Parts: sequence; structure tokens; C-alpha cells
Amino acid sequence: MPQRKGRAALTRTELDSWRVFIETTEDLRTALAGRLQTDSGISPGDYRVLLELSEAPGRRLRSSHLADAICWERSRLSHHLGRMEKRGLITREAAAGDNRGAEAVLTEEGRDALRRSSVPHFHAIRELFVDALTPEQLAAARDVAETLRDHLAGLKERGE
Amino acid sequence: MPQRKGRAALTRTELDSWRVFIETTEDLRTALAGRLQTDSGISPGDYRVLLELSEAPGRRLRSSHLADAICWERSRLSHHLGRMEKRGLITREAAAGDNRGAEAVLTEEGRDALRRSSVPHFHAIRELFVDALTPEQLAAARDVAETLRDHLAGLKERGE
DNA sequence: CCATACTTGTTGACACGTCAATCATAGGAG
DNA sequence: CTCCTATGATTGACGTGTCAACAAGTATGG
Repeated sequence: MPQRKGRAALTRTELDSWRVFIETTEDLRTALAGRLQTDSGISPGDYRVLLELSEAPGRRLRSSHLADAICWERSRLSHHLGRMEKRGLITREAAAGDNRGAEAVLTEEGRDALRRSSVPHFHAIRELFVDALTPEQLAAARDVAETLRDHLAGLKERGE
Repeated sequence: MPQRKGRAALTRTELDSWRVFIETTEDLRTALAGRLQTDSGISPGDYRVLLELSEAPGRRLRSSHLADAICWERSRLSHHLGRMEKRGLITREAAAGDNRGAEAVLTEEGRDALRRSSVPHFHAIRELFVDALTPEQLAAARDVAETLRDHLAGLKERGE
């Protein structure tokens, strides 16, 4: 009779699966970031922000909307926008209608950076991830990720 | 006739798979780190170092051996050991026989921290990862991770 | 209208990682 | 023995992420 879930100690196999999974996904993340940096001189965070801004009407977004869209804490976004502003990728303007607000605005330089990075980025995703896996493995990876995502969301919704 | 691998643009499905995979694994990583921090006041890096030292003869290791064992750059390890030393988890001693060398030595406090953290850590792995997946999904996750790991290692071995 | 609470955004402190530079020692080649 | 190079480890600079504290504007109940 099987023990109740969450009670028994981890088996060797479970622990090994965890280890290879967590370590490899970390490596993948690092490898992708390295490609982006080398190819286009931007970070994954930069890319995410640039992409979101580029798709927004007027290429500008309220900070809080942007933060929601990419699921970042506001303080993280604030720090990141500060760095991006220093490099000329975006500017910040006061929001119309709410004097608390700030809008991030994509600059020409920011658009250029995004354009420059897109193709190499997709190429890297293919080379590091998609091409490594069979179609079945890719589907399995997605299934696992979606299951984990929903599981984590469920935990967060309840007591964290 | 299918195009050669690595040539065609990413399909919608491939891109979606990538996104959910990379974002969810990042969330998983963050969630695990949060548990470890809350439960035991240590980081995943601390845990890794403490575990490796605790299993070493004399509970001490040359810096470079430790770095190899956990696959960290030496400078990363040096920074991390500095922080751990400041908190009393380890000490550093000159290595016998090679005056360049440094040994990291686990303190009593470090052993305690590891002991305190082990059970909650395994519990978190189960709760956040293992219990979220069916046995089939767990096996698939491992298979995907191993395939990716080998793929990344192959790329690194060639031209990076 | 005003006290209060909520929202928006920034800041400072600190942990973490990478990179390039540095420095001391070890270990040959001559 | 003396260079010269390789190795072991540290450091400083900087980008990144979290947390807690804060400032300032907005909204709401009285």
C-alpha cells in the first residue's frame, strides 16, 4: 500500500531527477543569457522589457502595467528601468492623469537593440533548446512546465 | 519535405513551449530558494557548499576541489565562501603542502545549519516538484533534463 | 473637507554571479 | 639557479534580484 503523498522520504530516483532538472534548467538559463549578451549586448531582462514596450501602443507603458505584464515586482522593474535608462534604451516620463505614475518609453536606440537581438535570440532558443529535443520531448517538456506552473500558482494562491 | 534543423523560424508552439519552460523553471528555482531561506535561513548556494563539505573527509576541502565538485567558477566560490565565513558557517585555512592553496572547513555552526535545513529542504523539493508530477511526468522531466544537459555539454565542448 | 488607508514608484542595503585583473606560489626548461 | 609559464585564489567593478522602508499622490468614509 503506497504511503500518502508528501510523507515518504525522497527516493534516490526522485532526488536524482530533481537534481538534474534544477541544475540543467539553471545551465540553460545561463547559456541563453550568455548568447544574448554576446550576440546583442543585452540581458534577458532587457529583452523582456524591450519586447513588451515595443508591442505597446505608443511604445510606452505605465510602470505598474509593465510590471504586471511581465510578472516582475515593482522594485525589480524600477531598478532595471534605471539601468536601461542609463544606457539610453528607454526614457521615463510622468504619466498623464496620475501624478504618481511613471511611464517607460522605448527610445529609437531601444528599438534598434530589440531588432538586433531578435534573430540571434530565436536562433539561440532553437540551438540550445528546441533542436536538442525530439518533438515528443518538447511536448513533454511543455506538459511538465505547465503542470508545475499550475501547481506553483495553486500553492501561492493558498498559503504561499 | 522538412527543412533542415536549425533553419526554419520557430513555430508558435515551439516558442510557447520555450516560454513556459524557461519561465516556470525560473519560478521553481525562486520558490525553492524562498523556502530554504524561510525555513533555514540559508541560500541554495550555502546548502550546496555545506553539503559538499559535510561529506568530505575531515569536513574540509581545497577550494579548487570544492569548486570542481559543485561546478562553480573559482571566483564565485571565493565570493561565496567569504560571505559564509562572515556568518560563521565555515572557516578558511591555508592548505598543507601548497602555499597557494586554501581549504574551506565546516564549522559546528555550519553543520548545525545543514542539519536544520535538510528535512525542510527535502520536504520543499517534494512539495514544489515531485508531488506536482505524475511518475510518468517525473520520468519525462528527467529525460528532458538529461538530454538538454548532454546537448549543452556537447555545445560547450565544441565552439561554446 | 479631512483623516485614513491604499496605490505607485523609488531607494538603500544586501546577497548573488560574471568578468577581468591581480598576486603569490609551483614547477619546469634552460 | 633563473626565468617563464601555469595554477590557486582573491579582489573590484558591475549587473541583477529581493526585501523593507519610504515618499507622494489618490480615494474613500465620515
